Amino acid sequence: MPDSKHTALSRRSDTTRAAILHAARERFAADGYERATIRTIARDAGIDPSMVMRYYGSKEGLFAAAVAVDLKLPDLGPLPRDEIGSALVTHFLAMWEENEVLTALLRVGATNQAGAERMQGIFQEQLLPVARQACPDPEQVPVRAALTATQLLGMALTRYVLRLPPAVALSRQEIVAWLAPTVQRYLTAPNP
Amino acid sequence: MPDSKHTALSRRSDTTRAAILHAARERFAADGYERATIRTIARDAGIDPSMVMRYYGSKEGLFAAAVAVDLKLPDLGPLPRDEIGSALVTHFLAMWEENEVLTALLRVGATNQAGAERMQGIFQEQLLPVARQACPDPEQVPVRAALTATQLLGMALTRYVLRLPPAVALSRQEIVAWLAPTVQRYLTAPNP
DNA sequence: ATCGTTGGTCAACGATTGTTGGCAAACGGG
DNA sequence: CCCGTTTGCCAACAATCGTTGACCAACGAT
Repeated sequence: MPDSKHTALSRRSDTTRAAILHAARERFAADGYERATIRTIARDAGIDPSMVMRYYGSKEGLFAAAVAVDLKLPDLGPLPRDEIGSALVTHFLAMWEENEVLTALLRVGATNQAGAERMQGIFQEQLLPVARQACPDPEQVPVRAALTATQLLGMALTRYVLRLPPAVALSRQEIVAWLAPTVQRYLTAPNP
Repeated sequence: MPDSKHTALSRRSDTTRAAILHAARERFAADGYERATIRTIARDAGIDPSMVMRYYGSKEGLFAAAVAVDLKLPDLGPLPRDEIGSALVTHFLAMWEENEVLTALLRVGATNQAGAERMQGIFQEQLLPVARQACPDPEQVPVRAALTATQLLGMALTRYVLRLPPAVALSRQEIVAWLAPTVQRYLTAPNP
């Protein structure tokens, strides 16, 4: 019988599974999808490449499991209307720097079709609802959210992927001070 | 003697060289560096893979030759101070859509170290001088130029690489209307 | 007509990749 | 203690990659 008393409890392999996911996120973030090989990920995790296949089926399956992203976007309801730009930029910076998953996803999204579609999904399911709270005209929510995405992803691209020196040198507070008015305008300002 | 009378004139192979470059740009733009193989590029160009090696030495050499980018940024001198944002965004959109080189470079820059360094070079040698014309304080030129790059590259990323539907649906005029004030502020506004 | 130069094909190399199946050891409930 | 299950390693497969060298055909000046 497959399920005895500890059905949902820690099996011995959960440690390995987690190690694989951790190594996979690091490699995908550093090298992108194609150059991150199952062999190097397995070596980082200290196990055999075949284990990766057993636990995640294929390289695509591993990637899908490694970049399950939850942006944990805040509820904009209780916030003053003119602070949502600053709140969003601050939150995005924190999310991006505490966690290499987002960099991995961005790198892969730029090269891989599946990665790009996953980013489209995150945009639609996580950023759109938040934009709906901030944007008065429901008709314009997708456009406003997309404009916000251009600025936030553009900063992530230049700072964490391309690593343009002046973008890397900026402090978090400086970035918020510069980008918050932009995001604020994209979400709440009347049509230009 | 290698050079007879037609030293700088059209050799027969120049057609092939150009065909290879054209196919390479298409493939690098569509697939990124790793998935664009020399074999498929050669097939697109209608010749043998070994010719690519003969003419460009290696895959890296081919890439270097394929993405020699000149942004042809306009001289901002004769322009009214408050129109440089609009002028830059308009020019960037035109450059990006007339030519797949930029998309290729962005895709590769997101995955490949050499590609990222090439983008840093373009930023430094082509965008910085223009920002120097628009920005009053010389000390702040790199920061202002980097901020501009985040917005312009962010739009390119979401529209031409990730292809977020709302970003694709925008017309050029709408993009200029939304982004021009942002770029204008990044380049000319006082510190926030 | 001849012969070096150029433009091009073909077949193969060594390396690396994702992926698979077989087998050994450790575990754990009966 | 015993036996099925889990966890893991090893070796190998087939495919694909960048790259190379041998070989052939067409050209062009002498």
